[in-house]
Amino acid sequence: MAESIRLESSPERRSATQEAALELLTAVADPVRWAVLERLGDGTRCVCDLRAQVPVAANLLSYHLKVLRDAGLVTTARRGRWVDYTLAPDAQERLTAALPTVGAIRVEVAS
Amino acid sequence: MAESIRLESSPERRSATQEAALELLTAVADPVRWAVLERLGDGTRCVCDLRAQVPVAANLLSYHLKVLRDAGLVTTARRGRWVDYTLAPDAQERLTAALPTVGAIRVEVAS
DNA sequence: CTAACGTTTCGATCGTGGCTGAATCAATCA
DNA sequence: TGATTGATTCAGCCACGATCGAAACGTTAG
Repeated sequence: MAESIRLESSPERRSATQEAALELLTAVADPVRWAVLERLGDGTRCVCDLRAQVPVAANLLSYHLKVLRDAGLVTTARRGRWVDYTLAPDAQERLTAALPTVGAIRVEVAS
Repeated sequence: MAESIRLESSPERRSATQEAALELLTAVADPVRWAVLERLGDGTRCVCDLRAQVPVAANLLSYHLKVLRDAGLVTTARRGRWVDYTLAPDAQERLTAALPTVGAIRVEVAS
């Protein structure tokens, strides 16, 4: 059992962040989800479109899309029979922020 | 057993990157390893020092350190009985580059 | 030399996340 | 209406990675 050895020996301010950061990183650290995000970087795509690029079963893709939804990295909108997936506007920002602060200050500049 | 449905239907130039990116991201997407990297962001630490911050068994910590080594995120140096771990100089750069290109161009500026 | 310490490696177990097949839902078309 | 398509949900299986106990290794201290 030992259900909560979650390495939070002392509740420092950063530990609160850790859990959320790991949800984001685990969401990205999967070949299917990584490919989906990469694809959505080009703009909104319906599931059928994503399926063409990411060759997995429909239900499996749906499973991975749910993980991305739960992580708040994508949003959905139904359009007729289809469901469009769009990258969350703050996806890039939240992902880079989820990386362990591993060195110098980061400055993000969007073109 | 369908051992290689690794979603590389067509060998595009990006697929080559994907594998390396996922190794980095899976390395970071773990509570122990995330905490270790965070700690190493402050500078070189010996294993015993890391153990104090990340409360896991010594052999388990060693296992996770090996994952980070294999990913090229950290380097080691023996100092007497102890082994010092140091963040790879390009760790930050490689990690941010491993994220799916999810939007605008990123410009990194180290302070 | 032996002993103790810090760290790594080995072998085996266990739990969780990814995968599958079938059922279900939501929307359009005949 | 029933049929078809796109997408999701459900239940169960299975492989892989995280974890554990014990042993082995390298180094320093007695």
